Amino acid sequence: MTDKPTKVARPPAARALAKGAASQTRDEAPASNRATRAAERRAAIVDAAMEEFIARGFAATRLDDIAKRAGVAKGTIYLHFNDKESMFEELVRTVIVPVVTRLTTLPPPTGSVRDLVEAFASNFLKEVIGTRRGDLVRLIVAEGPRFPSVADFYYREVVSRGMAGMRALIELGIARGEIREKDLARYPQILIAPAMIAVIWQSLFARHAPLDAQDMLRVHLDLIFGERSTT
Amino acid sequence: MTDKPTKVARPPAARALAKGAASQTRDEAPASNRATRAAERRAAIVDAAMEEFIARGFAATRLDDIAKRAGVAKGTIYLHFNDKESMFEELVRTVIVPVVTRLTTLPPPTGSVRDLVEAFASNFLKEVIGTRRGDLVRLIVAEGPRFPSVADFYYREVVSRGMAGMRALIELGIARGEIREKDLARYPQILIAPAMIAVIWQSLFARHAPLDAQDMLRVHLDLIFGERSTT
DNA sequence: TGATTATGACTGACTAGTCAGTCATATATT
DNA sequence: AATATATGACTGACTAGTCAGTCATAATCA
Repeated sequence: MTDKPTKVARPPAARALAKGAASQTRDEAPASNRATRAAERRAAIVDAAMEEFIARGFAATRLDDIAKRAGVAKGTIYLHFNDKESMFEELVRTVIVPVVTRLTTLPPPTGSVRDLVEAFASNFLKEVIGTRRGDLVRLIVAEGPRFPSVADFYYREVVSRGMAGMRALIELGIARGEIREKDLARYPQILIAPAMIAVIWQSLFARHAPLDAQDMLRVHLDLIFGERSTT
Repeated sequence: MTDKPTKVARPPAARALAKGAASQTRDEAPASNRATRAAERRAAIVDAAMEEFIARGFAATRLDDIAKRAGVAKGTIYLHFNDKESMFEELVRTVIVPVVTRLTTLPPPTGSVRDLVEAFASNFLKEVIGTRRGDLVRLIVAEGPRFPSVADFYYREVVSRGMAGMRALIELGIARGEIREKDLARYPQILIAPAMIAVIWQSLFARHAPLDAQDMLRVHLDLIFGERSTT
């Protein structure tokens, strides 16, 4: 009755293609062809999963859809991840870490504190606000309570570091007389709040009322540092 | 085989209680006992649904759980709501509207603008931050993209109103010389941002680092209005 | 070098379970 | 009794996770 062993007719198209295209990229690793392709697939799965999770949230995302988007069979996902939950968790780590690294690398120890903060804001604007990464932040806010491990990770790797960095900058600004409000060092959140609001705004309300995040952040800095110091 | 018609032993406790307590509130309606009880049930369902949605998000929430928590059979839910989605949407409306009404009713047209804003902040602190209502805000942020109608409603009823109110206050503050930063009127978001951050913080990071929201808001107001005006 | 065997990445049909929504039946109200 | 409400067992659609089998590639052999 259930004799439908439809094993036949496997389309070997992708296979053949890959073989031809990706043989022996000996640029960076002794990586056998296999390992390379496996890494590529993992990356494809991570990308696809991020899109789907951002669009639908954790619970409503179907692994079938992730697989389809990644151009992979569902079973393949389970070669890289234990289950849906750990996939989500690893995904967040995978995507967040490089961003943090890039943002916390403050390159110019030159100029005024305001310039430093402005450079950071500009970076944040470009790297996060209005990008897929911004959506990821919203996703963490959304799913955090149901994924304590994700919230923990995010607090440890992003929030606490960002807060420490901001606090240091604020204290420097106070020491140099650029910032008047001494208590600000106790609440670096205030410095970051408008940037976070901008992230959320772009996800939720951009349709209703576009927000010029750059200009808003400038006004906010004026508030903290006093009116423009004319470079 | 499936003869477990366990119709027996229905616990009529809640039933009896409600019947006894709320009979004939002819204050507002020709409400028969029935209408009253129906309203109570609806309210119970809304409460239960809010708890569940906040705890699990829309997709992961089971109607069976809502029914159980509300002390009602699943079918009863469908006497009040068309389906899960419209229940969620109506729920948000039902819960949000009274809060907005309460918050936008600025009672004291006396004193300085700072006093006005402070009164508002204090209200917000008590009514929203760290409460179930705050969680609801986080839920809207979380589910908004998947429920455009909810996001629209929230923008129309809460965000745009709040922004307009804040803008008016800011302009008044500028006119009276209490606020220096003129451009602030273009971005009332800046005024509200720390309060929103506090809401999210309490949901996500309170465990890691408790936040004294009240004090933070005070510092923020100092930033905008200048140091304390000593009442 | 060319042939043979071993490996393990990959597949997708399948299982077991879940849950939104329905409706025949039971209960309460008038 | 007739009507309005409420119930919860049931159904069918849907999906996370599994696993026996396939096949390109790698390793070994002749």
